[in-house]
Amino acid sequence: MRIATWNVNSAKQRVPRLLPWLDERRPDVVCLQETKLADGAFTELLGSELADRGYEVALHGEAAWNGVAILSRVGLDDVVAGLGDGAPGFPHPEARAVSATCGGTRVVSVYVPNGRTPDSQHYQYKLAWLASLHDMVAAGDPATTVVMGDINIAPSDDDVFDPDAYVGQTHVTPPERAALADLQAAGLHDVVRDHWPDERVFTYWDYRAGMFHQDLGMRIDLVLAGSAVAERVRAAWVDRKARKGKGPSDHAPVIVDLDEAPDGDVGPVVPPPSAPAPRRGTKKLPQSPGPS
DNA sequence: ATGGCTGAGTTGCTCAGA
Repeated sequence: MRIATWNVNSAKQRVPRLLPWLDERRPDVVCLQETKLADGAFTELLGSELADRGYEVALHGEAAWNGVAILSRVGLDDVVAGLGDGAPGFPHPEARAVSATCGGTRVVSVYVPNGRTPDSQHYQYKLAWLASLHDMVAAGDPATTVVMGDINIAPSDDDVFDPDAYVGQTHVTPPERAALADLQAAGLHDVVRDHWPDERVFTYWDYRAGMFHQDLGMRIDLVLAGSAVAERVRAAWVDRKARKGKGPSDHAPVIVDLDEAPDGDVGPVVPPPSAPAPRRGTKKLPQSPGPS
């Protein structure tokens, strides 16, 4: 089973990239973030195209901002929008999480609040939202859960192109990293880092100033898998090709391939993917000062 | 050099993203 997550930065703008990507990578489960569409508008835009490809769809969207989705062709049951009772909102509840059971795995698609600046109320909201996510995961069965999405936290200094460039900014502060550690302590594993412990791996590059071309990015889109899922991981990689070319999102997809579950409950067998092997030969580079 | 780009709604501007 192939699972993936992608912050598309507007489903409407990304249609010409999203549909060919689905056809090339053929993921069984896809978590999307920043769809920026109300549910009716999403269905009108993509419903038939996704149904033609065999996907059921779980949506939790709103106009203009945020918006998450799960696409699945291995079943889509027990859909829950949001984080449950008592979930924080600022200034009002936002469409940032949706959950569903797909092929025996509890899948959670998340778009963690940005936080803006560490001294802002948006930052406090980010921490409260992460605590609420932890509580929802812990109340379920973490071992068979996978939380995927735009976490908006770089887990360590190895996950940003230059730690000095982020001093005093969100995404790298100790409280954010502690909140992520709490979530992992519930039993979730950062499977991309576990597979590539010493590699330079980013998932986001600013649109400006040739940041992608220079590989000056951050790793903030994560696949956090419970132990029963993590032990099935056979490949875990960032699809940088989707960040290239005309009209990309500023985030690249993260793709994870899982062996069959022990009980065989994985849905239909799919043909071997056309995807290349995970990138090799991308030795960690010396920290670059960036453009002069 | 705190912007350089992109997207959306309140459009010819503002806010937000990370």
